[in-house]
Amino acid sequence: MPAVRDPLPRPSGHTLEFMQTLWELSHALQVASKRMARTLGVTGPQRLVLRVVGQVPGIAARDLASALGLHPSTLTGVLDRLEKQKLLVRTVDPTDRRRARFELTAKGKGVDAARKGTVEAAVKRGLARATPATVAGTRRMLGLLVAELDRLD
Amino acid sequence: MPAVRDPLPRPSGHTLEFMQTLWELSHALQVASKRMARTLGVTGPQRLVLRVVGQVPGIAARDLASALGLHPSTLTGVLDRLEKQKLLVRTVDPTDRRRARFELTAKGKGVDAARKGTVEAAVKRGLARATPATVAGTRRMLGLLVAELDRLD
DNA sequence: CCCATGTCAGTATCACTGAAATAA
DNA sequence: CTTATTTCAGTGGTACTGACATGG
Repeated sequence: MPAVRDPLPRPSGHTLEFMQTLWELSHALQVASKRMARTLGVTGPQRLVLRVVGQVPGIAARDLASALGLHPSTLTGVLDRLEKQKLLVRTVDPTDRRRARFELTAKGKGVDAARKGTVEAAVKRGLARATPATVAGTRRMLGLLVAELDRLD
Repeated sequence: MPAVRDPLPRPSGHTLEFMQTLWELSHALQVASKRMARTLGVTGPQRLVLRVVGQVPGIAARDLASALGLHPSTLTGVLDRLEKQKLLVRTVDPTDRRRARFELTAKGKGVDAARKGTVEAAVKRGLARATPATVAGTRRMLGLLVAELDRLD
């Protein structure tokens, strides 16, 4: 039997509705990230790392973590997976041998340069469908939310 | 030595900057979610489930999954953890014994009603710092992004 | 037999905490 | 000795895929 589907509830309440939009977005990002992992071979966070390393070759792990707002130990795992795939190489800074520096391989540059089927491409399409003022307003709003979330009394 | 910190790179490029804001938001949500888990005992997605069950007592797993956009097998784990904590109870629908229906316990209602230290409270503060027009514009923009992410050619 | 609901096993990524190794 | 950088072990949550049990 086609099953009597109960009507889908929309949560009521101004903030709660916004919350749901936020979790939807977060979820959509993760799902898109997984899909990209199957097609391109890297997840969203992994590709963001490649993009930053591409712009700042030789960047140290610590600075990468700061730039992305990640805990250094979280980054270790991400870098491991990228290294294992030979997308980037690690070198030791000769002037400070604690520091690990990273550069893209030719293969990594290929992924960095990819534009089709990426999360970024989808975001670009979305941004193109709004006015510059809306985009700017959204960025400010999201910045505000990040600031409040980081406080979280 | 205080370490010569390399200057922090800001990625250049319109879309890439926006991407970073998006991942920052997603990351902030996850971190806030973990923090809430320590203080309130539930993560963000878990609490969202409690909120929806609170508004629609007796909702079936399938409808819950649709409402939250989650895969049923993902929901299984979330519901397990909530049940194990005695925040909700499961009953079998007598007219269709495949269906599992859920209701809040007294303890679950307590968490549903909590307003301090929640992700929602932080979002509420953020929203209060912007104009209604900005909030509305942001919601539309995020909806657009979710739609494009779900396509992801 | 077919379809729907839901669980289960297995896998992968992320995101820590806390401790340790190494170097400055 | 203190501090900084990075890794490592261990833990837990999300999010599947694919297979399966059960019921309509």
